[in-house]
Amino acid sequence: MARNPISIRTFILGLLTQQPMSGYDIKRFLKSLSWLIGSPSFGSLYPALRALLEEELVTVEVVPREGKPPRKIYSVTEAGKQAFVEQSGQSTTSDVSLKTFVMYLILSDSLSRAELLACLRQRQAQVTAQQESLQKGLVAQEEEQQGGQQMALDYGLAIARAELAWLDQAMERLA
Amino acid sequence: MARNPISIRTFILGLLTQQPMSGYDIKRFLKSLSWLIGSPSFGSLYPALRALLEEELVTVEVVPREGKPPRKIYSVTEAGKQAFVEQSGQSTTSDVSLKTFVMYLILSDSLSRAELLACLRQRQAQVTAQQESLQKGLVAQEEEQQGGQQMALDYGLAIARAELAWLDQAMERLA
DNA sequence: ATGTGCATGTAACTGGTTACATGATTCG
DNA sequence: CGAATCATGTAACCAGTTACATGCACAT
Repeated sequence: MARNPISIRTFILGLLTQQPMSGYDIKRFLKSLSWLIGSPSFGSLYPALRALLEEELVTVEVVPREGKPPRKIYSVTEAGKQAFVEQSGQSTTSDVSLKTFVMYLILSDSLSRAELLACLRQRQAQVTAQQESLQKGLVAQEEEQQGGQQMALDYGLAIARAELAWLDQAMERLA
Repeated sequence: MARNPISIRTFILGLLTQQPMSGYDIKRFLKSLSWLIGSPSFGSLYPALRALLEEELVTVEVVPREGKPPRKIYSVTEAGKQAFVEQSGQSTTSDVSLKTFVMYLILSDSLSRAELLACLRQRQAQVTAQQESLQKGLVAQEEEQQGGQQMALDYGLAIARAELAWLDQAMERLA
């Protein structure tokens, strides 16, 4: 089980577990998902990498390139792998935002199958529950014909439906 | 135009523009959307309300209830309404996360129709663009048969499709 | 020439979280 | 009888943003 807000440190650690990358690589990858979860700034990215390095959870390979600042490719150490398992394995919160959920999905390769499944099931439960209350909210507002937040609720429902459909499929594939 | 990350202060101001509420009310409402955007803590909610009060952008009506701590219902002042328009009207970023987008949707009643439309169009452009790069990403990974982040990309595509469909509909209704 | 992308980093700040404190009421 | 919900608030802390600094390569 594993669904707490993920700190950028743990997130990076997980990403590097999947494949060695430079800070810039990480940024580029995350930017391609920014419309979903936003992407962290260099001001948090680089210091996080440095911290991981100091704790010896990752190593760098400095690839010099004539003139230009050298590329620094980070890889996870054994200790790093362990640390990630520990950090991602401690679950407390049952209420998770879409952003956090997506972050876990991105790290899914570094998660055990059981953990991933638990994560999906939990999300399913949460979205199902709130979909219902959303539906009630919409009906209530129609009666008041006050239109307030109608758009947001409607959007929420559309996304909820899509997510539940995807979850069903994903869990089937996994089983 | 209006799509920057919204601070909790501005967000609350916008919510109160739609209808007077107490701090707890705000929290409850936001909690019902927490699976989408997460909900702020009391530790940020109450101080924000207090700040708005001090700047006279809102007023309180204290409703005492025997014994219990009194309910405090906040309403926006004229100055508050103006301030909200100003703050939500300054656009700089073109790259917005789903969370920010939903926050604008929640405030859609307090936005001008033109602003709302611009917001939807911008989101459409952004999601369309990144959907394409997502598709490329998926194909590329299948070739490598490395499965890395496959889940996240697949999820992203599903959500993107749903969102675009919703956006089409929403814009039609608006026109 | 001017700007955008590549590539790395630091320092100052601040927005928001965590944890605490308080207390009545209702539900199981 | 304990737990959860209602309802408000404060203080300490820190994770992350903003803004800055540097510099080459490539396209318009």
